[in-house]
Amino acid sequence: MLAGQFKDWYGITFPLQAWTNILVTERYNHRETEPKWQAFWEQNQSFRAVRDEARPKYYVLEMFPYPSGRIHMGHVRNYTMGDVIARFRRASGYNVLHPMGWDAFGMPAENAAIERGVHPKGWTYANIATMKAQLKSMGLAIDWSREIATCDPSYYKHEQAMFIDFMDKGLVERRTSQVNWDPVDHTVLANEQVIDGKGWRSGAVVEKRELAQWFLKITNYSDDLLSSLDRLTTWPEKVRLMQKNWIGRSEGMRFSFDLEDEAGQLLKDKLSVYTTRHDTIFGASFCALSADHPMVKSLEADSPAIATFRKEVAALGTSEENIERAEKKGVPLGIYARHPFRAGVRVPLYAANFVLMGYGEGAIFGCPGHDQRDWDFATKYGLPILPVVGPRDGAAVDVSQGPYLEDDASKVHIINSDFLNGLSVEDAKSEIANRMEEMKIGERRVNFRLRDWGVSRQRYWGCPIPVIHCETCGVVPVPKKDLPVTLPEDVTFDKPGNPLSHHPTWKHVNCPKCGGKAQRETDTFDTFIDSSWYFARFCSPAAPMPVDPSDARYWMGVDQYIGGIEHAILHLLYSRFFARAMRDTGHLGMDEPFNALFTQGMVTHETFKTLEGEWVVPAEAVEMDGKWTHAKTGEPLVVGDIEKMSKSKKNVVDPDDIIATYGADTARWFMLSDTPPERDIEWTTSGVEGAWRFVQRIWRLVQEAASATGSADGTSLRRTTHKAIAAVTDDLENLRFNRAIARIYELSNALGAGLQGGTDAAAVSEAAKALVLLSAPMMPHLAEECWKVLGVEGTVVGTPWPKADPKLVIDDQVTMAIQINGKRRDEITVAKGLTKDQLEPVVMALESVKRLLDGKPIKKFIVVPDRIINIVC
RNA sequence: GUGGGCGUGGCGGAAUGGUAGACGCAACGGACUUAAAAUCCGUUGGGAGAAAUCCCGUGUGGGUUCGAGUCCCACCGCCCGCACCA
Repeated sequence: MLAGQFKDWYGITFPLQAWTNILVTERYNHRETEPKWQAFWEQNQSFRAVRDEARPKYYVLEMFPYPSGRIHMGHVRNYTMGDVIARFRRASGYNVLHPMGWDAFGMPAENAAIERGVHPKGWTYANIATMKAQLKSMGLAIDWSREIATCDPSYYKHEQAMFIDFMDKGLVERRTSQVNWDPVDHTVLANEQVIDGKGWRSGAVVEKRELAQWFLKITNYSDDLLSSLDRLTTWPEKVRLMQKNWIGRSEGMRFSFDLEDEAGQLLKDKLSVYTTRHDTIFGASFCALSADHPMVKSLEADSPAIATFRKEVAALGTSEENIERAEKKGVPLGIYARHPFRAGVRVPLYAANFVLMGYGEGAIFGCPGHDQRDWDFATKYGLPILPVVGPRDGAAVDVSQGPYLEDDASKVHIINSDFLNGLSVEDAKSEIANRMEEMKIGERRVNFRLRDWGVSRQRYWGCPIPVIHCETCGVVPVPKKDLPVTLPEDVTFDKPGNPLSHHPTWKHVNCPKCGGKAQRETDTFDTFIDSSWYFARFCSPAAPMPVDPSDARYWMGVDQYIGGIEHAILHLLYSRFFARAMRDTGHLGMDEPFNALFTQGMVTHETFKTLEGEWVVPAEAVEMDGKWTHAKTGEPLVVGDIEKMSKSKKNVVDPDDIIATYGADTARWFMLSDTPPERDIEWTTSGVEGAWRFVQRIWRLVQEAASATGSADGTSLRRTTHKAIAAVTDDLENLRFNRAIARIYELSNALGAGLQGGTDAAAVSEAAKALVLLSAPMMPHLAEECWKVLGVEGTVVGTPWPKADPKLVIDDQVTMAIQINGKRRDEITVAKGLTKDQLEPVVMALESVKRLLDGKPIKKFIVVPDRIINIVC
């Protein structure tokens, strides 16, 4: 539908028409000009970033793409935004670093190998070549000399070296642990990669398995990662909150119960639990242990009931639906916990399905009076429910229908709790903590939800983990002189599992320590490691060390980072951790890599379906009199919801088609118009055509302006021009692209009117130049071409950002609204800066005011200088 | 459940507590044209009126204020994150 629509008259020169002496100009031909200027910028290395201590730097970075094959509209939006910032900052005098690279390791390459028999490396580099050409056709102001691909040994060599440094620093651990196993991708997933109990990529239900894994000790930095969020004031509040919740700090106590058997005999073992509500200890009516708790496991052999229960819990899995539906269930263990403060009182132990082994101690005490979960459990098993928190006003507490939950701590106090009675929750916690610490049965403890980062993956297309397993020496890091450990290329993908471990020779090596027979680690890194430090590598992409300190000192941190909200936790948290780990191993001199973060919205599109429910691509949907039909088959189509562009719903528009038909400038302009950048944008044909018409309009206006000879007063146009300069500058500084564009439309409207009205040629020329310069960050090719038409020396990329003349930005006259009792009744245009005393006689003399006041006395005369007058009567 | 965000014309959206609807899209009318496209000019929140002008209007109901789309409270609706975290 899109292609071909303009084909017939594309580039046609319209003849001069006899009825007018206005020059009818050629249409702007992006097919000629866009490649021309792209070549010009490349030849002149216009965007090459060179360190220059004398100039202020500005590092703008968009999240680098995965080379999946072709770019999509989400990339176009993301990279357009970054490019506008880069070009704007560059024109404003900053030394700009705007690099691009490829997040090139990952499973799609292996899947392609399995499905189509191509080699992951060949597939990846072919995709990079395609996508690089596509990005270049967008006219991005990128320093391509800094391009990096994470699958290149010259990149991952340094990743391996840093991993060894992390090992030396105690930031790496190898331990057997229960892992999330993706049965489709045959690999381990990090907690962060498990979404609703399913693999984030395969969508398969995740299983639990015990495996020896490499871990990065991100939890060493839990406190710092959390508290430093407060410093990231230019990050979206939402992202900071998500990270805060993810790290999940809670202040509580760990303490242990003495245990006894049915008969009251003291047992050797104790039960350690974690709680944040130790003030409710007198309301405890049971203890619940995770099905995976060591104590439960040890009882399994002797108790069929416990064994069955453990199987049930394992079968339930971790998916959201199951958890929601699952009843609170448990099995008594036949063991009892002695209450630490009530001699002779004991509560039963249960294995329970709602207690997580991975958090706290994997065991809790249940206080059903004040916790929904505990209440459900106690009700099911007939356990006592004793309220121990009640309203301060002494009102009765009814816990027969549900727990008593009051958020407002000032309204409640402790009841039924011996020495705690009457205390506030806070004081009761502190009292219990002191007593338990005295008794040496527990201590105050801060707990985090954040787990260490499991980074082992049983995949081929990733960075090899640089260690060797030796029977005599154990785990031996690969000596740095032997790095990089490169991937073998002769691998096969005909059986499930890791091709590296199937490879006949690769893993067999001699131990670097003892020289004996040893085996390479065949796991590779989680690809999130690759993307956790690339921003630093861009500062010195060819350095012999991971990061050249002097380059990093100059360029880091990233002044503006832009990407999707989907990376709010994983990528951004890992990067923050990596910066800290790199700091502690001497690779980087800072801990927060991204000074400012911006998360852009998605690109959406209408969906189309046939009556049979088959998705149809928008390019094949044709509208006729409000009805949609299939372009080829003619069958009627149903218009569905507006949704994120996705291959599965076929509501995608190919950037190549758009750039070929309308040009990159049009696509860029559309992406920034109308919709605020953080919101989802709907791609529409009419919107693109509107952007395309504006390209043509600028082109025409500039042609006309170039030959303008008018002499009528140009003050008004000059004011509009300088106001536009001031406003667009402010909007671009604050990433309000849609507002900047509205201002540019206003300027073009004023210029059009000025040309019609024969406005002074100098003012017209000034307006036209401003129009070109202000729109240049968004439409760089058109701007260069217009610059030539205006006959100005040099190029737009070589021209500094225009400066607004303050005298022309501020009006000497203002129109003030006149309100009576808060309702707008009239307006008055007066000199700027008049005071209340100067305004009052003038306003009171107005006919409209006299009539509306109708002789009523005035109570107040309010003046907001240069804005509004409100008469209260 | 819990945390957060948002509700403004036919649509996308503007609006430091100070003239609601900038700017764009769409629609309609006109000019130009043999015709169409393109372009240009105009109209476009609702209602009353010939007009001047007036009334109503930012999800609903209250409140603070000289003045509320904006601040506060309650409710309704939509969207997003987290999800048995002790």
